[in-house]
Amino acid sequence: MKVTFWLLDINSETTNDATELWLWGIDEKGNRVLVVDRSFVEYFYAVVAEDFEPSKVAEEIREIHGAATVKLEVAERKLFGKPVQTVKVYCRNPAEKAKFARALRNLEGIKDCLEDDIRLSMRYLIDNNVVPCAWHEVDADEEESAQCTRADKIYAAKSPPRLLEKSDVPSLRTLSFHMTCYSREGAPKPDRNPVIIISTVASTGEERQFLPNTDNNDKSLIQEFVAYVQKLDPDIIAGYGTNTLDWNYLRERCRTLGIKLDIDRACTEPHTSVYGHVSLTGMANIDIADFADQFPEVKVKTFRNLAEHLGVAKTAESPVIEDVDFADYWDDKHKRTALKQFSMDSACSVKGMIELLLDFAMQFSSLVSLPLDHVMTAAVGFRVEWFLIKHAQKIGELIPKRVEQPYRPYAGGLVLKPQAGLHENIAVLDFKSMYPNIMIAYNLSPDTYVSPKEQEPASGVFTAPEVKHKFRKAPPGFYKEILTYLIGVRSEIRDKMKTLNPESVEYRVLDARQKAVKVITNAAYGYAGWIGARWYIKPVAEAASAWGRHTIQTAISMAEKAGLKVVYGDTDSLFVTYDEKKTRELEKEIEKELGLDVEREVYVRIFFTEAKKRYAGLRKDGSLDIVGLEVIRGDWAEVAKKVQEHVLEIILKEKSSQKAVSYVQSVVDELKLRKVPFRDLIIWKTLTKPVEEYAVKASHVEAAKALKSRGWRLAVGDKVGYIISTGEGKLYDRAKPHVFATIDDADVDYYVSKQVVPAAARVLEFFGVTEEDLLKIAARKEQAAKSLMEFMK
DNA sequence: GCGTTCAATGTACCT
DNA sequence: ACAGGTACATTGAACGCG
Repeated sequence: MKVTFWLLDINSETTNDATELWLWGIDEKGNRVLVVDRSFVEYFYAVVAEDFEPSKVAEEIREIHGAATVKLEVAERKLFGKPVQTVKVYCRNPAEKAKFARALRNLEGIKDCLEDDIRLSMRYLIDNNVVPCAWHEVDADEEESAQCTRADKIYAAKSPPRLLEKSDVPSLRTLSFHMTCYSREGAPKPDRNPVIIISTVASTGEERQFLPNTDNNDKSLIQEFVAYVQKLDPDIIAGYGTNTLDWNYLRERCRTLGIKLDIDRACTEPHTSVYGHVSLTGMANIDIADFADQFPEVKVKTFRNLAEHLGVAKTAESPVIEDVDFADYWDDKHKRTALKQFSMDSACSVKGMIELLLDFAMQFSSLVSLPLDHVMTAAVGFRVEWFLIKHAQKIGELIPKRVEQPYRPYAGGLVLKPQAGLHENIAVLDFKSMYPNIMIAYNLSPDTYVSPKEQEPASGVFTAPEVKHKFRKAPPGFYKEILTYLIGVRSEIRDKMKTLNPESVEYRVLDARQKAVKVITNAAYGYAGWIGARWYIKPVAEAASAWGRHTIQTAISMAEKAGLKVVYGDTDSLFVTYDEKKTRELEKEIEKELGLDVEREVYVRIFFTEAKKRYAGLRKDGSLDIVGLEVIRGDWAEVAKKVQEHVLEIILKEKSSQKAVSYVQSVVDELKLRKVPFRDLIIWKTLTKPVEEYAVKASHVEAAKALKSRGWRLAVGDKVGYIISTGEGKLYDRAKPHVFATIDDADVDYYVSKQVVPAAARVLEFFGVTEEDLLKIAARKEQAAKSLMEFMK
């Protein structure tokens, strides 16, 4: 019979002589189905050395390793664009594949073995064009479940499923959860500290809270949670930080308690898998923390900050309860309710976030073919790579191995020195998708590179400026094909979106898709220059940036010839004096001569410092565009950022440095009297390595040590918030974690002289106001106030 | 011994 | 675990002076 299903998850089960692919999905009636395909045979490629006859090599493999092979096929493939002869070796024992490939590498006539490092489930998806988060049709027979499987129906596939053109998403059951543990001895440890609350919210809105029945006995709590998950049978389980914390904790805790964390659809326990995601067989475990890097404007990526940014924080004004305070709240009868509420609110926020973010994850998953539970956990480089692998397979390009490479930097984009000061009426011309378009225009690709040793192909070559790397003109390389496809698809999607109601489900799904497409398109250049890339060929990235520099330089000449003054530029943008007619002509010329679309934005007024990458522009609608300055940096105290922002506003809108100076003074006065919110004094910095590994002492590291000694759990990548307190010694001696400090501890002189005044002076020094001026004025006022006080006495 | 100078360290940003 | 280009604060050792 024909079964139509939407693919949610895939896993493989291998024994010594059998391979099963388990495809978990949802059919059109809403049944949760498992389709088992037993037809797949694992294989790898043996690349035949030059001057060897592939059929002879195959014959030899058969003679020596006949028992280990199911069959052997001679096949022509490409490797970095060059034709190679291979023997495709199908393995009898899937578990021995890598070992078998290693043995064959030593065989005479075999240069290398490839693709033995591709995981079975991915291999299956790629080879059969089976796509996660997409609909398929399969010819299959229903069968009885032999093992523990929580599926409404189980089928045995007669052949691999076929992808269907059907873009809707079935209705999914989602469970969002939040877990709280109890510890009086620092960070909770699963071998000794219990779970005290698990709050869950289902997509139906059903809320549940699991609590210990007698104090601090969590065995029944977890058992009830497990039973509930089994009963609800969700397709998606979402939480925050769950890949790194919650699942491991639960798993370990269950081991300690002697119970089974039996919640997935194959009656197995959660297990950590590739890219550090935790896999729940048959369902998709999603960690909202993996989405955080999409929101660079959220500087301190706590669960609460992200929820607030997305507008889904349950009760915006209720206090955040820190992990270390959980025990106190739990033990205090009056505060326990607040803790329970906090936990439930958190679960609700998770639900709110997953509702906003799931579309994007599903579109990403289907675009690059990584299963839904891995795709957001995998770094961008790997998402790009899987997309490439999928295409490579289609064109017979072998998937190279990742090889360790020494890091060799190369020249990147060109940045012009800005004309410091205020400018009126400036147009910014941006070359749209410059790197992807350059890669398309000059056919830059790992498989089109012509090394100096090689003969030039008949098609002729494009030679990159400065670096002189050569790329064949034809036929198109696989980057060109992919990028052309991606750019085309994105514009198709955007055209279609224009015909839809922005509130509609379809619009939302398409918007998620075009975002995913954009990410892959923009990351292709970076991927090409990444030493960890399977298809790393430095000249590809180096040529792209060389052509980029050439492009912007050409555009500068054009602008100058047209009588437009260039005041700044960075990589793919030019800031020119705006003249409606001349600018339009320049844009046309760039589009015609350089083949790049130009996007224009006009600033009424713009301010440049002497430094590159730091400026602020005033748009027509009155809004400010602040770039690179302290205002948008996460490692400056809010008090300084607010002052600088307001100074910029006064300068850009009113051009009054006098007014700006008196504003700065007023804040300095308030700061000296500690009349500013305490949180505006907190400085946040990321721990980029374990605290022991720092070569020099630093404030945030000292603050981190203090936190750790008081039970805080801190990992690399976490942000530490501290203030500079009064007292003796270096700054790092006076850094206090913000949670241990009050405004009375703050060294206001530090905040005046090292935060507020420098941030303000960064702008005001172009108007003749120095740091000393700002400090002096403040000091003089202070002196005057003191004198007055004396007098009053 | 003490203040100054400057390279090294560290973080976060821009395109 | 996508790239290079850039600004800036702080530390800490080297340096210069007396």
